[in-house]
This record gives sequence, C-alpha cells and structure tokens, in this order.
Amino acid sequence: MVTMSDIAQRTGVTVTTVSNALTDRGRVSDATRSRILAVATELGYEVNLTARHLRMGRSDTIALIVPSVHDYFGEIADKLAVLAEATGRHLVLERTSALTESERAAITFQRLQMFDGVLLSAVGLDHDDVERARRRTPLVVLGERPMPATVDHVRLANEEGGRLATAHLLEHGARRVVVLGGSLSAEFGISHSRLVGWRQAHDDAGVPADPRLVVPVQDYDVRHARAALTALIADGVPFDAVFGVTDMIALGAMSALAEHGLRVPQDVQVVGFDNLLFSDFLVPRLTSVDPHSRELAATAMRLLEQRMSGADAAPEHVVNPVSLVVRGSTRAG
Amino acid sequence: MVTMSDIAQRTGVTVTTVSNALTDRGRVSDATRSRILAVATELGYEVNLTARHLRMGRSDTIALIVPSVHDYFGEIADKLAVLAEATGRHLVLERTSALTESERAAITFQRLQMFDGVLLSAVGLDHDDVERARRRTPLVVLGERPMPATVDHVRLANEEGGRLATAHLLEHGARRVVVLGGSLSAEFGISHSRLVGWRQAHDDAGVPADPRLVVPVQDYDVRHARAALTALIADGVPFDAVFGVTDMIALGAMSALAEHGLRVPQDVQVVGFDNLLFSDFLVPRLTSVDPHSRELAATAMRLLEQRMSGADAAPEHVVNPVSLVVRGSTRAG
DNA sequence: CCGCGGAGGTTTATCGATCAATCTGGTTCC
DNA sequence: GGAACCAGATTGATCGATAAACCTCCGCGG
Repeated sequence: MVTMSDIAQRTGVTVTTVSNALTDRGRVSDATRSRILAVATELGYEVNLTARHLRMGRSDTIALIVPSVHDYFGEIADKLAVLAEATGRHLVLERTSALTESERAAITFQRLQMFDGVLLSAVGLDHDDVERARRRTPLVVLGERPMPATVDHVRLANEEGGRLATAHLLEHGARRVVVLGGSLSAEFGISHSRLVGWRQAHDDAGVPADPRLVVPVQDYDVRHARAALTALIADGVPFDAVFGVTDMIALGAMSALAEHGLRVPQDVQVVGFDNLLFSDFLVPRLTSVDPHSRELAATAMRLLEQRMSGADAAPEHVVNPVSLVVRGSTRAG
Repeated sequence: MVTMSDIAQRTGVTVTTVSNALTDRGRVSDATRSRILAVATELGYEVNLTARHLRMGRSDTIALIVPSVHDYFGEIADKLAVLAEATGRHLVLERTSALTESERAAITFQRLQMFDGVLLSAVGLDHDDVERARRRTPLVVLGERPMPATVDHVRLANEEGGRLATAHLLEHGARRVVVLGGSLSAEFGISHSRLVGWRQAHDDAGVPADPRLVVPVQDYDVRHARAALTALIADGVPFDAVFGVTDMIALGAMSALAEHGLRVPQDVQVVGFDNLLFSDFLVPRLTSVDPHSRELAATAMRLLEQRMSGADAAPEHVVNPVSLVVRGSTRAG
C-alpha cells in the first residue's frame, strides 16, 4: 500500500505538502506540485478513504437501508443513486430482509457512523429505535409506517392510491372488490392505509364494503398472495375484482385467477400498487397505482441534504402524490 | 460522540485498558472491567468502526458490486447476505447501472479499500481493470464474461442452459426457435454462450438453426425485448418458440406475443433463463433455466473467504450447474 | 534477603490523512 | 534600513482504536 508518506520521502517534502498538492489546498509551488503528482502516479497512489473519513468526519457515502432490493425499493435505489452521485456522494444499499433484528443491527450507531446520511425504510422498528437513530445521524425515513414528528419522513399517498384504484374498479362495473393484502386489524402500514382508500371509494360510490373481501397476505409475498386468493376462491366467496396492495400481490392474484380459469379483466379485474417495471409486461398489462418514485427520491434526497448540511430546519413529513396508470387488467384498459 | 477516552477519564484508567475491557483482550480485573462496562453503557458508547478499520485494516464488510439490483442479482444478494452474516461480516450492495464508467468508479482502489472483500459482477470491464482490482483486494468475479485466469471466477453453465432450454422446445414440437437476446457477432457474454447452447441443441436434434431467428436485445432490457420481437413479427419471420436469454427478456416476449394474439404455449412456446421469483407467477407460468443461485452464492463466498484468509491458492474458475424448470409456457408443462 | 513470576495496568507507537499554527527566506515599500 | 507582507513550505496535534513493550506491585520459594 502506497501512502502519502511514501510520496513525501521520494520527493523530499513533507506529508502535509503532499496532501496539499494532491487535494489542491494550501500553497504549493507548481514545480513541487507536478513532481508530487508525477511520483503519485508512478507509485500508483490512491487516497485511503478510511483515514480521510476518520480525520474529516465525512465519508461522502449515503446508505439506503431497505427490507429487500428486488422490488419497489430496487427501483427507488436506481433513482437515488443518480441523485447522490450528482452531489459527489456515493450510495450503498443495505438489505434487512424485513427482519426487525437485521434492521436494529443496521441502525446501530456503529453502522450509521459509516455514512454521512441514511435513508431508512423500516418495517419493524418502533418510534424509539428511529428516534435514537435520528439523534445520531442525518436521517430520512421512507415508508408507510407512522413516524415520530421529530424525523423527516416521506411516504406515499396510500389512502388516495387505494381510493383511486378501487374507484376505478367500481366505475367499471366491479361490485365486490377484494383488497388482497389489506387488514382490518392493522392500525398502520399499507395493509391499513390502502384499505382505508378502498373503504373510502366504496363510501363515495355508495357501494357496501364487505369485510369478508379483506384478505391479509403474510409478508406481502407473492407466494402467500396466490395462496390467499386461492383459499378465498375455494371458500366460495364471490368477487369480481382484486385490488392488490402491491404489484407483487397483484401478480400472485393474477396467477391464482388463471389457475381457476378466471379471465382478467372479463371475469375479474385487477389493480396493483407500485407500478413496477415488469407490470407493464404482464398479460394482461397490469393497471397500477404509480408511486411517482422519481419525485419521491428527489424529495427524500432534498430532505437528507438539508439534514446533512446541518440546518436545523423543522422536520418535514411529505406525502408523495400517486396516480393511476390504467392498463389492460381493468375494463377501461 | 462518546469515545473510549471519555470512558477512560470517567473511570480513571487509560484508553488501552478501556479497549481491553470492551473487547475482552489483555488483562483487566473483574472490578475494573465492570466499572468500565457500566460507564460505557451509561454514556451510550459505541465503537467507532472507522477508527477500528484504520487501525486494524479490517472492516468486516464485503461489497457486492452489480449492474442492477432488481433482477437476478437482487436474488443472489439475498443469499450472499446470509452467508456473509454467518461469518460475522456484513454485505453492502453497490449498483453500477451497467455503465462502464460507474463500474470503473466502483473498483477504484479508494472504494475497494473500504471492504475486506469484493464480489464483482461486471459487464463492461476489461481484463486489465479486473486484474488491477484483483491485485488490490480479495476479489471474486461473478458473471458470464471471460476472465483472466488469475482471478477467481464463478459463472453459470450458459451453454448447457441454452442447450437444455432449446432441446426442450425442440422435443415438444418447436422447429423455429427464436433466441431473443442472442447475438451472432458477440464473442462472449450470455448473448454468445446461451446462443451456443441453442445451436448445439439444433445440431443434436438434426434441426437446421436459422440465423434469422437470432434476435439481439439491447441491454437485455424488457422493453427492448418486446420491441425486438414485435419487429420480428412485423417482418413476417415465422417462428414457433422463443428462448429468451433472460427471464426479463422472456417476459418481454410474452408481452409482445399477447399483443399479437399469439397464445403461449399453443402458438408459440417460451422459455426463459434465471428462474426469477416472479416467473412462477406469470400467466402461463414460465419454463425457465434455474441458475441454482444458492450454490452459486455459496461457491462465491467460499472462494472469497479463501482469498480473504490470505491463502494463495490457485485461482478457481467454477462453472455453476443449471437445470430446467418446466412450467406452463412450454407444451410439456 | 534475593530473585522470580504473574496479574493488572500504563506508555508509546501506529494506522493514513488533514489542519491550524508556525517557520524561512525573499521582496516590496516607505 | 526596517517594517510589512507573502509564497512555500514545515511542525505538531488530531481523528479513535489497537498492539507491543514495558512497569509495578505483591506473593512466594529458596
């Protein structure tokens, strides 16, 4: 490993001068500077970021801590990475597999220290965990759980999304809309908030909302989604539409429907939420609530920049707008 | 920020003793140790990993550098993370968006230094880049490009996978199999190696392989895949099956086929490659080549462990076996 | 009474880079 | 001629933790 000290010896100056030359700080004559640069390239020197981090207290790195990377958050990550690079910073991802233990591990101060700022999407952390993390590092929380008022938070307009999706179904003839992944007992999270929109749409349309059509899905997993809808069919509960609270769940639903010979959208209409990249390629193309992830990423990054700059602005709770993308899985498409 | 020095002052011992007490090294009396621990908890001390990293030369962190996280690599990452944690290490992800520039940035020594080991899946790096990186940090390369013999490398049995997929199609009546995402001009990479398997299967079956059925797809992107197959249909080139060189490409193909009223598998059979999580949920379920990613992850981690342990074992080039998962998108399903 | 060994610490150096303060010759200007 | 100034360096401390070498009692055997 080549250090500044090696360069200093070879050029006959001190380490400080080398540092100044390489970082363009302080006063260094052109002659000395070019000698130093030449030797640096010759030896193949590269700065030790760990040492710099220790000394400067900055790592120019931002962490995105998320439950999983192969769905919604993976798409968000792509957008965030670009924004981070634009300000000379670097984005790394940590995945917690939605385990509270992993999440706790990820937000220990030890880990948080490594980064100038943290974007956190937690599923299992409570207010205390988040509050502790916030006091230790610039933090912006993403996601659909309620958060302490003290922390910057960006979430989606889940109720509105649920309402849009359900209203669209009702407008096109559906009368019994399953909300797959919803939950009557949850008090927060997407199972709750997107369900609220579902209920709202029924109220608006004057259609009764049957609680039997609220079908929970464990872990929002596509497998469990298919199983849950299959069970509903087996139970003989009649329905003519499915609102999947995520696109993955909607995918599971479409799979279950196909297994039972039910056609989409003729027999059952389907709407998802997240508008994932692949949703436009399903057969039929999936109508879905778009989370406007570009705006969401921009907002999150703006808030984080603000925190990192040390400004003690009041914490913001931003609700990102959503809109419905209509495609072939509903009768209007 | 609370440091060991703060604890040392409060307990009246030196920093070294604090370090020894907290890490269970050296000699510290039980009385002193418990006093130190008590003060540490009281002050809310947490070790500064950056300082430790600088001093120890270890970060207990492994990086997985990949083009994108929302497909195949996202699923690999999940498996690798578990294996890393098992040895007390931590996995972080870096995405390069398949841009050679980002990849170069990711493998500068500066970045690589941050990690004890690196798992790299590069699409645009040449031998020199990789060779340079290898000399600087424990490195294992994943992926389907040819690699210098000096570096540990895990790749898939692409030819075999392509052969399996194509043979399966030919066995079930297909005679004109499009290889979507293949390329006649590529000399390596999946466009080449999976095409080799396609050709092999034709030779084995004594069916002529029409070069007009080799249809390249830019960036292996689902959008481009759909467009490419649509163009093929418009050109009036007859075909009765599609081998998509990735599941994403197969998805694009299924979408294009549906748009033109072609039924899968009755009119056109489809096979993919990667066996992504969602592929089992498409309608019809997608027959796909499974990359055995659990084994792949285990192999990669084993090689990396070996490198990190400093053993100068000869570099291994491992070819991970694949197998065909037959589902409804082919006529046997 | 001397010397030895070990428990329980402390001292000092180190990792590599950065920063504030300081030193050293020249020049310039009045 | 001397004060003021400046370019171009250097010194020394620092970030926080760790490792190796060293010191200091204390008890104990000979």
